[in-house]
Amino acid sequence: MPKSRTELTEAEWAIIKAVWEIEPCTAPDIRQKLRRETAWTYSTVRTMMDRMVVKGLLAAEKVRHLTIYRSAVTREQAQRGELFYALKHAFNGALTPMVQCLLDTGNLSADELTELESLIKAKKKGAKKA
Amino acid sequence: MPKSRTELTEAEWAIIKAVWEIEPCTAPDIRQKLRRETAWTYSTVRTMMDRMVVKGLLAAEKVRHLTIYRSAVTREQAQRGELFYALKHAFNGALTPMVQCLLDTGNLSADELTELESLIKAKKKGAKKA
DNA sequence: TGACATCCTCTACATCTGTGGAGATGTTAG
DNA sequence: CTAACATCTCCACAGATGTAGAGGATGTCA
Repeated sequence: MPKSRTELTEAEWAIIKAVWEIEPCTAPDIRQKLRRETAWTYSTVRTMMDRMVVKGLLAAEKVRHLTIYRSAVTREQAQRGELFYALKHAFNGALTPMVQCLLDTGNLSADELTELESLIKAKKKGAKKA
Repeated sequence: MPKSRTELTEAEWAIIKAVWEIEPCTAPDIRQKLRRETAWTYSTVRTMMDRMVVKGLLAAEKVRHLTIYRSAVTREQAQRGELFYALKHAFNGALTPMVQCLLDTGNLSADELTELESLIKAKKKGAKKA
């Protein structure tokens, strides 16, 4: 069901990742959480979060005078969105070349490669049944 | 060596793909090439391409009064850039989960899965030697 | 109840992105 | 040379994104 036509900017990624970790939360909470990475002011964080609510990335709820935020998309949905964007535009939708690029690029250890093999094997089995 | 800190917008992807196919080329050439997909006017195409020159995505050269464009990044560089963006932000740099997401998401045929397996095997061999 | 600390609302502004009109200029067929 | 055409240059504008200040509302602790 996840409809997820979701592509996030760098700033949005930073925020939604923080939200996933500590939700439900307020804007000041997020600001605090990101203190090490960014020097955003309250206003900045707040503006971003409100815009993300409009986009459907976050959900906001008012409790007394506090605004409580929650994520409105799962990490998986967001990941898929980002991946699809790259897949569609950079690789014209072709998965194999994309994986190939990953393999060529990343410095994968033998262990990781083995892990990937298992993933594929598992997938093959699953595909047969389903 | 390709330094490629390259992320392209949808429109930029459309243009650079056309350029890769027919370069060297002019803005009207690209406009023509994209006629089916977009209804961009000359001005639109031209503005985009000039901005892409500033960004280092394209190179422009003036021949008499004609402006000839060429790509300034390879398809591979651009692909890597896009992939890295997703990898870094959506997957915190972890390759394995990213591939897993691809597998879970895409409707891969058994053939494709087998192909991926070969890729990984090849990579393993290469890694050992290199 | 007053002094602070918090958090909120509203507004602003620069930059980037998508889109393109107006009008000048070079090019070429008669 | 001149009309017709292809291209170019310059400028504009709306919407998205990144960033934040000013000043008001609310809670808190002596």
